[in-house]
Amino acid sequence: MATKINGVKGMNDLLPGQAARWQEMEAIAREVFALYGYREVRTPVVEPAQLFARGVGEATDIVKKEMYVFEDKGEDLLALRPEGTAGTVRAFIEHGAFVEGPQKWFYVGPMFRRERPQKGRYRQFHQIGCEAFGIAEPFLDAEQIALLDDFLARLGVRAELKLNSVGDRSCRPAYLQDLRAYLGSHKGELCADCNERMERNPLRVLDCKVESCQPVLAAAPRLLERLCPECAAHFEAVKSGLDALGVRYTVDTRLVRGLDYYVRTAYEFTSDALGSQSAVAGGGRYDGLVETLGGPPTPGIGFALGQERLAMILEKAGRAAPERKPVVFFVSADEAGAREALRRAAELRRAGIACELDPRGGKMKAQFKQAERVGARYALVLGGNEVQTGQAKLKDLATREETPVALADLVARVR
RNA sequence: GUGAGUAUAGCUCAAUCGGUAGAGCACUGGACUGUGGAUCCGGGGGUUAAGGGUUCGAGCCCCUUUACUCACCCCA
Repeated sequence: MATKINGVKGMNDLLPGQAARWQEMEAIAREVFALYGYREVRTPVVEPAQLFARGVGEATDIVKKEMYVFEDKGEDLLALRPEGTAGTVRAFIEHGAFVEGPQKWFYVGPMFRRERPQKGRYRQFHQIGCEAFGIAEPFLDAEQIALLDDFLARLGVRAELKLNSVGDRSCRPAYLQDLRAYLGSHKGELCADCNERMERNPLRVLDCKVESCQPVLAAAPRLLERLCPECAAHFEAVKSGLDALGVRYTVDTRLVRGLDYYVRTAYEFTSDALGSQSAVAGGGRYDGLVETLGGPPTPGIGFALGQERLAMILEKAGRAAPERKPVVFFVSADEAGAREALRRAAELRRAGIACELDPRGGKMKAQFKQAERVGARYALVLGGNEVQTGQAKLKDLATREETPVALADLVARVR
């Protein structure tokens, strides 16, 4: 045998047994999105690298160290998309969709980040996400969060909703300055990581889990208390919208989003069924992003949900993934029976009834085992006798009972 | 990028003090030649991740490499 070639690190195969779960996930997502008026958009997996530098943020980890970037035959600098929002916004602008008023779009597909893989984090991972453009009002935020909540509920997933506001251009900069100053004056009491984060991403410091940092962090200024009147009103309205929709949440003042473009509403659904990567979905508002990427000033809000993480939760909850099983499995006793099985299987399939047979023929025992393994409901033995008389016995594989059936009536009997 | 752990059959794992590489599951054949799941008996499967070292002798001890896993950073 030639040497074996393995798949790329952090990029996983989804075998047929698992794929059923993913199909279910996506089918329910499509249904729920439709209920809320979101329509599917499909954009390329590859985009100009520039798009993410400008959209996601030059200083973010995603752009700085996690992007797959390559030269396209010495010409353009391209990137495998690390997230879905930038490309969706690019398409929104490029096709002038903004002239038609507000748009609600969703997408499903693979994203790529070159990180060290661990539980719940992979180099190719899959997201279901949505973006709503052109509506700045807070009830949209509430409705979109409710959409995600509905979706998770339909799958029987219990996840905790954490909500926060990260302010906007008029209140966040001043707050960050104050926060930096405060943290700077307590340098000695904070861990090494915090001292690093202080400059790069001071909001992250608030999230530190190190015990010795806690006293300083507890007394740190809170963004929620420093929101400008507009942001504060927006946040209150989002909360009242969620209350009206019956969506339960907890306000988490430490909740931070990693991408530069977020303003105001930020939220996350977390589950303790996951490993250390506890967020199954996260989202927020990005009112300046369309403009940053060359479009007209357009408010926007969206979320992304990690399919691998959701699958992990479903699996842990022991929720069975529905798979379509054959209704009939044809067992052939001889050559004539095998030929008849081929014909009858075609007849059933034309009628929309799933069925299988074992083209290898062979011993009936082996064929029955095969029928059992693929989960067929009935087995039907065909041989010279049945072909001649047109009569056969339909065997219910669960009860092992056989009932006579005329081959001419087969479709009607198993439909 | 940093740290820790693991690596034996397709899968899950054993192998005593360093002394002849095993079991269960799965697959397959038979008991049962036109009727599956149970039971019993049999069969194929291995460079013990790779390379080197110590030793009379290494799956086991030492070194190097690789892969995987988990965690940090960060995120879905």
